[in-house]
Amino acid sequence: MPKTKAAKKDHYTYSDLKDINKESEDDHYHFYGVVIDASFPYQSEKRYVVTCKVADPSSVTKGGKLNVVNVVFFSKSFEDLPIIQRVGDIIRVHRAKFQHYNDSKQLNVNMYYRSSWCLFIGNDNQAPLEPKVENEDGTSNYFSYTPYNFSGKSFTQEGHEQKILSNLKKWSKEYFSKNFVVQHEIKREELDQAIKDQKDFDLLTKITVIKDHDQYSNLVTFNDTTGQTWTANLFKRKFPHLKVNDVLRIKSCSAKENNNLILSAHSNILKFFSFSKIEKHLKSKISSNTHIKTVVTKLTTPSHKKMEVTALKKLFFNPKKTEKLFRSQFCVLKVDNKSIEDYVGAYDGKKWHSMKGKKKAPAGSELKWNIKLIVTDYKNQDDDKAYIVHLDDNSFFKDVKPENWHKTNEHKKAEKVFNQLTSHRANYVDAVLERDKKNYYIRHTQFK
DNA sequence: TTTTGGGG
Repeated sequence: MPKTKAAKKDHYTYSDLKDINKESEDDHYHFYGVVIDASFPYQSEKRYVVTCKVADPSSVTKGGKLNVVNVVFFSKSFEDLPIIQRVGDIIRVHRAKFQHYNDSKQLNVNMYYRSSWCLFIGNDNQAPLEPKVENEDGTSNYFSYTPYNFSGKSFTQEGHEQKILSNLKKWSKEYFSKNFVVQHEIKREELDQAIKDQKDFDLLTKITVIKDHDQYSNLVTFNDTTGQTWTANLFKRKFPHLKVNDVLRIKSCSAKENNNLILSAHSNILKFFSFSKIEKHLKSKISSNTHIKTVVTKLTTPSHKKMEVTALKKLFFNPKKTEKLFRSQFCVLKVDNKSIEDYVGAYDGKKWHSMKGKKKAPAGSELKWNIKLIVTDYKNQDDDKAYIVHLDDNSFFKDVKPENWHKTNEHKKAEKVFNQLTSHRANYVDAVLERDKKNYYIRHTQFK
């Protein structure tokens, strides 16, 4: 039997979330809730904090909308806070304090005062993620009514709670199987904007690769619902439950330009139960392929198609000195030229002349692309360095020509192809590069 | 025994 302590003094009456609505001095609300979302415990200036969202049957409005309730745990130590990494698990809280915050309901759980919490699995017979206690009698239903984690040294439990738990599990199983529950529409443009603004965002992902990075971390590759691939270096101790083909919610991350995810202390990775609509949706919607980007170029000479692809790192730091041509695959982060006016220059064999405001090249010179591409390696995503690759080959683009550069409609056409070329989250370039001193120039390659 | 910090 679990080490339960009979509650002699306190008798707990658990409130429906809907009925928790009085602000008072006392921390007097007790409740059970299904976890909809949760942060990882993180440290703020004076406290350790966990934010999470919960719901119960009373959270469903007549119109069918789910009014989730925000729960915020405060404590003086990390250990007093719940680590929640599965949507659909169940949390019980004693002595929460109600207040309004930004027009929404908030329940504060002050661990350094009198509050306490217990975590239960949200689906019977499924293993808890990080149980604090052993399954002492080895029975398959051990964790059905025994919390797998709880604050403090012990927990109290009364007979009537079994019914609350089984009712809540029954409801959530049904609700999660019919509704997405978590935000399931993630817009690509919003992600791009968030990255530009260096703001946090959430992802819905599938793991395609887990590579052991070092003693402490894994390098994990994800595909997401917007058709992009991401990588992240994740601490093994913080995220011990990741497996290839898992579908997950990544809560609150940021990213570098090469789709390398940066997770903060509060960031979390959450699993779902297999009965959830969202789990089934993500399993089928997200590709399991390790490379899902589209190639936007082709090599024009058959022999080059047989060349092996060289990593950019090797090209720039340790190239084969005996060779001049290399095949490379990279994503274009951006064009380094200041403005579209600078894309074309006049080359007289020695020097470049600016074509700004001019129509004709000076005598003895030739109009050529004079473009610097900032690129990252396509295949070797753990190389997050950016490199410069030169584009001066006039045959690279089929439809855009340097000799028409003074025409405005040519700029419009160019904007279109450069948009594709620099869509590094979805597209990549397969090219032959020619080394000239320390620079690399695109050759024998055409934009599709 | 507390007034934090909350999408951080």
